[in-house]
Amino acid sequence: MSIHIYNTLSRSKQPLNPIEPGKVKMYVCGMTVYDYCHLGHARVLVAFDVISRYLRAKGFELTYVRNITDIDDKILRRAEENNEPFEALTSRFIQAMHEDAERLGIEAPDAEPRATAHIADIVTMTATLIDKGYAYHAENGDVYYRVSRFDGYGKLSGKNPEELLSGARIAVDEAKEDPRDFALWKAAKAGEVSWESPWGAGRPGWHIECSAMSTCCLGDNFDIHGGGPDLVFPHHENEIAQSEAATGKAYANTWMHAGAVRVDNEKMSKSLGNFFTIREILDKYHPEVVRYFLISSHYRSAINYSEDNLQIAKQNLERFYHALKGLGNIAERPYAELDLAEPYVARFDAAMADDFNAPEALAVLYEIVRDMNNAGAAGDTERQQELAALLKSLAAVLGILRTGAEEFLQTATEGAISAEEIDALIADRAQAKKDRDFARADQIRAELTDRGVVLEDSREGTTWRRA
RNA sequence: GGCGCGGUGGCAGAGUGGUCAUGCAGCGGACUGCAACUCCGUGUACGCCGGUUCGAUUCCGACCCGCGCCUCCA
Repeated sequence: MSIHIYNTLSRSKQPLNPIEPGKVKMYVCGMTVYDYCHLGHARVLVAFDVISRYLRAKGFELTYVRNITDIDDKILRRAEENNEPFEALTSRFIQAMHEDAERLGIEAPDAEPRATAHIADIVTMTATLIDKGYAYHAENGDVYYRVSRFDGYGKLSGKNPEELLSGARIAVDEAKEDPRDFALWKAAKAGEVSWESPWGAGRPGWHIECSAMSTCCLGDNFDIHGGGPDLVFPHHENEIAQSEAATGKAYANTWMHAGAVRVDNEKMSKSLGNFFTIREILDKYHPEVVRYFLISSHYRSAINYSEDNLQIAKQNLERFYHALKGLGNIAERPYAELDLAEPYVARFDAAMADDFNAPEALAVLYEIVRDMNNAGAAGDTERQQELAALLKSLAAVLGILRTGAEEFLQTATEGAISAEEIDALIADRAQAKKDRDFARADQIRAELTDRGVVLEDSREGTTWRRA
């Protein structure tokens, strides 16, 4: 089953045909580091983490590059507000991002280039664009991209260059030849952070750093370029204009964009101020619950953030962990060793090969769970273990079920009753039950219920979990 | 205004031209001291109106509604 991917450029699903057979080169726009990651960032991180895990599981030699934009007007403004060097600000938020990503179980990309480490590449590309007539050094000292020179402008976002011209909202900047033109290089004012260039001291514009870094890390033409939904225009459109004009070659073959995260049916965004940071959500929910929430919808569709939906994600995930509880360490198998003729594997794989349809893949996992529970109930431990191994092996592609079942079910949130206290109360209750003092037993259970602990009795004794 | 996406059962969320999504919740039953967990059973779901078709939630067209991009944003 070949992998099909929805390409924003063609607005259709296309088979993945890597430029170099067996190898996939993927660039994803990462963060501009002037604040903590919010759920929208998490969505992109998780979506491309699942995509990269699946591509690797299928045997592709993947090179995954996710950049960090660490120089930008917003960064400078925030640093000034905080009265600190911009490097102090960016290094702090880079560290925070790495912590958030790690907690969400995001595998590190193969390269994580930073804009400030690629100033020379940016200057070189800008110079090339000027040489080729695609850019000009304006009177105010800035260098602008000449949009009218690039024929394919608008092909990614489906915009008509003429209409873009007439509908331009920005007041015409006197220095620009055309209101659609955008800055490649911004001249520094006195006292501003700057780097030397043929056009004087300055800093890169917003879009050029991704063209420079992607080309530098992956070559002029590579397989996949991804990012968040609001990057299609202008950021990605401008990247294409810059890169294709500079190299004379096709840039990324496939463009992938994640869907928006919404709150109350409105897009979660910095400008609307309705965003939730990853860390504040992680204070209330286990990281895997957040991850599950993000993969339980297709990566391209919009999702709505709400406490209810996170709660549902938690309950759904618990079904998996309940099934795995008490089975001990389950030996996972590498994806490549799984039997594609096995119906569960075949359906899971078909779902993932069809534009990474994780919700469909999850449905298969639930069917394995029922099968597994039935085997357990029938006393067929061997079958139960076998299915548990299959479940964990497939779940690994989605990056879930990475925690021990007991640990997941018993992880405490702040201020909760301790495991020791719970165990003591369970022992009291066991004695009460032995004495057939069910009133006392029920009273203890009610107390634990009040404190967020659910008891589960079985022949082997009583286990518990956090509600 | 231009371009684009979407409206599926109580909720979440896949998918398909004609017998099953899946999970949660609900209901009935088994199990249990009672529960929880688990299992079995259980739902006239596909925005509206036309068209194509033997048959459409699925294809086509119109309409209504919601959302996104067009400006910094993942």
